Amino acid sequence: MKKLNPEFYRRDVLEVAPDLAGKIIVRTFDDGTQVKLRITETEAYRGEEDKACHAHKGRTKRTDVMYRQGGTIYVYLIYGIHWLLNIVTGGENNPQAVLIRCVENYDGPGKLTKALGIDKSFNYEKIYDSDRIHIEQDNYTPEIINAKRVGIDYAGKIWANKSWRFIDKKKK
DNA sequence: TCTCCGATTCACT
DNA sequence: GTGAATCGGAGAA
Repeated sequence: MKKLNPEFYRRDVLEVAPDLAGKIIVRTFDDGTQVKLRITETEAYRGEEDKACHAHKGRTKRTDVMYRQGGTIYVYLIYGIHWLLNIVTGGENNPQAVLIRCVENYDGPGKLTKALGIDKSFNYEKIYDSDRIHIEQDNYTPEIINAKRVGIDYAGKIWANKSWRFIDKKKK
């Protein structure tokens, strides 16, 4: 097991997203217990030109975190109910993020954040420099398949049809 | 200030 | 298959 370097996250989101599939999220709770879950599905959101990306309208209070250095955690509330976990990629002033869509045993982005106890207090946390959460890799090699992104029909055909969703076929 | 709406999930029909 | 739950951000006024 080894922790991923900050440099891992500073590449283009379309490289980081498929690379994150098959990696392991390690959540350390306050009482010291750890929960480890392998990532089985990710999605890429890339820059201001991507209409499905929250940053497509420019830098705002909400999207500021996506303009930060890769490896920063972006958590936000959707439908007033669920927290979604994202990891910022690329360098500064380059708004990209990977959505962690599924992990093993938890099929859905809202479910995995509930399982890991993630809420907005994780926003701006560094995934490579946090006591509460980090990502490890072992010798596992996933079998990645591509698919269209989900739940973003509002972004229009061009962006909704981008195959920027990465699934580990072995775990499905 | 006020209104609209979403990177979802779950309970019903 | 359909619709409700529920809240913070963004844009309009």
